[in-house]
Amino acid sequence: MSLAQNRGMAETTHSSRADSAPLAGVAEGVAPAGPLPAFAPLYQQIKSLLLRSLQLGEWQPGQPIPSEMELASRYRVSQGTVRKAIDELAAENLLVRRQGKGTFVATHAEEKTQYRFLRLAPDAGGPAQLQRRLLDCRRMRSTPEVAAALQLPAGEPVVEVRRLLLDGERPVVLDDLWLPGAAFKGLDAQTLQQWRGPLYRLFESEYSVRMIRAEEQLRAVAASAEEAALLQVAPGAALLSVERRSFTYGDRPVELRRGLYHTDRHHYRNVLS
Amino acid sequence: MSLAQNRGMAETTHSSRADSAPLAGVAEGVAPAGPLPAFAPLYQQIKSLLLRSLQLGEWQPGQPIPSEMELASRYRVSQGTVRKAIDELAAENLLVRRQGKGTFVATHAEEKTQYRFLRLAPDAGGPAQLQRRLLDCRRMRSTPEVAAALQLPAGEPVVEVRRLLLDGERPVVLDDLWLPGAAFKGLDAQTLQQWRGPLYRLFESEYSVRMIRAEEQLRAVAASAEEAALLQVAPGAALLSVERRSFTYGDRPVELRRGLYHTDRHHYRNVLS
DNA sequence: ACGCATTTGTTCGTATGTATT
DNA sequence: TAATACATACGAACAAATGCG
Repeated sequence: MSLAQNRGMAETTHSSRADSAPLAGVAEGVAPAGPLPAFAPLYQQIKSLLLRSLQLGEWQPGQPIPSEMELASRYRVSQGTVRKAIDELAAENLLVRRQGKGTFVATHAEEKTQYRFLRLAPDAGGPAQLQRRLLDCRRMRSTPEVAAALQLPAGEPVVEVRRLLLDGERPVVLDDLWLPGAAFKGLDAQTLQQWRGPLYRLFESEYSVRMIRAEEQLRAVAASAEEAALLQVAPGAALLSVERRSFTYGDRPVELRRGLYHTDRHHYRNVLS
Repeated sequence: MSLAQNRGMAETTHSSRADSAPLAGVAEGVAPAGPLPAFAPLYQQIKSLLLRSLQLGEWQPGQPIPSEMELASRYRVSQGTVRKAIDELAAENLLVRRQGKGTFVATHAEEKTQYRFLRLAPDAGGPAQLQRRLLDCRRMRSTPEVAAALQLPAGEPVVEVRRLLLDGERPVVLDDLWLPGAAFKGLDAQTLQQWRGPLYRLFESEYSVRMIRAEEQLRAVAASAEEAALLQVAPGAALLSVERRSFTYGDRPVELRRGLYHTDRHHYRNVLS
């Protein structure tokens, strides 16, 4: 990678064309929110800049980002370069392109992307239509396990939530989840009780925490007496345990969730490609 | 989309440039392997042509396809258009780009992509290193369920295989799988016994059946007496059932597999994004 | 060890098509 | 209808990786 492709952009103003006036990594000295990669293709540097604007909340979920042409002139690169950066962010589901309208910050507040992370599907019939029943919501000091998963100091305050998802009368999922207390000030049972819609939409709109990625570990486990009672299965029945860690920008974990799925009439759907 | 962008390519030879000589969907009349989409962006038409060449085995797994420049002149489009078509096929893991070397047909015969479809991971330690133990391999008439899953007429011959995957001494996975008998002529216990390496590599190299995609349904189930004995767990123990349908080009199902995972020291890993 | 040819990767510029407002 | 924004397609040039002589 040549020096000519590593110039300060955005922060520095100069009118040189990309292939005419070499100017070694200026960006490093002026980047306020973490160093930008010093020697990378231009479009990846642009991608990093866009990512930083997203992370800093410069553009809000559901809102349009500046047009490709405007970004191109702002960063003093060609439209095609901006386009390639946006292409990658769109492929990662951080941005959504809409022809004729613009490019928008992805949001959990839309029908199409609403239950993007829920892989549960009924064995027969259409997509899952589940009701929620809140069982518990309390603030507590994190256990070592929860603290480690959320990358918090041990004992740091967390919010613990327990809820059921039901298909009609039938309980299907028992969810336990833990959130960093600091990021979710004011979140309590009443908030959750009144909320209509996906949790991730609540997190996004009320607490400015946007989930963008998650990792799950699946296991088969035997139901404890308590779990069995809540899910209306026999004690010791086989349940699918789904342990999820959700991340926001910069790979910061913002949720630990453990779901117990009753998979007699539903299954967890996955696509390998 | 204008007519000018929908011309016969590959089969028709004419020297017109893309934006100068309109010539409505010629491809339709000469396409031997299914109609090409009549009105689509050029790069998608190119993609369809490449896909057909892959499906017909014109280029073999692991081998390079023609260079971008050569394809561009063959199809009489610009290099950038070929590039975009290849980009999408690479994103779908059908092709692999290697700078300076060329673009290659994806294969299961490489370290990196070898166990791309195996999501099992040990709770502690590095990636899974599993031994295989073949338990059974027989030819039979398909049950209605298997026939339906493989889109075969009921009673059509299939190969049934049962095997164990072990982590050292410990059995971890009990796999049952079914393959269309017609496509896997000559496949028997000895073949499998002697084979070193992933099954999908065997399918690819010996039977010209290349897996490109799979769908899985996961459930928690209780171990039967037989399954428990084979996996060395208590009868009724909770096991993770992974039912997989694998597909080759054109969404044709070519394998049904049902794995039972013992998830006490391993888990099924999934990434949501 | 060096240079050269080939191939993909990056970047620019320009023009036109299509969808939305 | 016109303006705007993304989508497609072209061409050109140079960079980077690879392999060969």
